[in-house]
Amino acid sequence: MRDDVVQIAQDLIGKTLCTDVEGYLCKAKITETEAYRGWGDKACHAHLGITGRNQIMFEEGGQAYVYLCYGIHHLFNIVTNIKGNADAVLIRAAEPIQGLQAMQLRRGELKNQYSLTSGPGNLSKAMGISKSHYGDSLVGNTIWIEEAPSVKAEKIIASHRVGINYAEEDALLPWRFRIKDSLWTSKPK
DNA sequence: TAGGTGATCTTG
DNA sequence: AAGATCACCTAT
Repeated sequence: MRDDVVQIAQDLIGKTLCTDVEGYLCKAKITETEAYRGWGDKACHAHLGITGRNQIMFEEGGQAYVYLCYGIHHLFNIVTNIKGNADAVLIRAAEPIQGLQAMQLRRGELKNQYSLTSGPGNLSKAMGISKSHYGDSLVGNTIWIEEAPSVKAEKIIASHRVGINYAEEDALLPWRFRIKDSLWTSKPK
């Protein structure tokens, strides 16, 4: 289970992501994830070895790997495997359950409500997740995952990951999962 | 479809 | 010390 990051990514769909940041409690149902495997996956930041940025992925699972992308976006990942196996799941989109006001406050005016928490950069911003949460425990009281009824396999669509053309053939791996017909996902491809 | 944005990694 | 790269977003 914990040694199969792809399975974990699929299982995380439908669960509840919770944050308690700056005095706001926010909860959202996860609608889209991507799996990254440290060993044998060129798209994973860790596949070339340990560096200052990715070292948390080599630690015991259950911690947050947050990093800044394109100078703007804080992307939130969950480290999933045992120490030494650098697997992680990127949370790409979610559906707001609680704390909607705080999310809107953090995101500002939007053209459509669905973009509030759709897309990894947007989601992190709405939930108040930033680099200061790098290495936070996900069983703590700042960021955590709550169990929820699992989503049926036939309602989950697997597709290839996006934005990782440099990964060559690994870019085609169907390691992106999202809820079928959910409006709260980033753009389909 | 292109550009903003800044940490990170690599090279010299 | 500098330059290329990048798991994205928004607007034209």
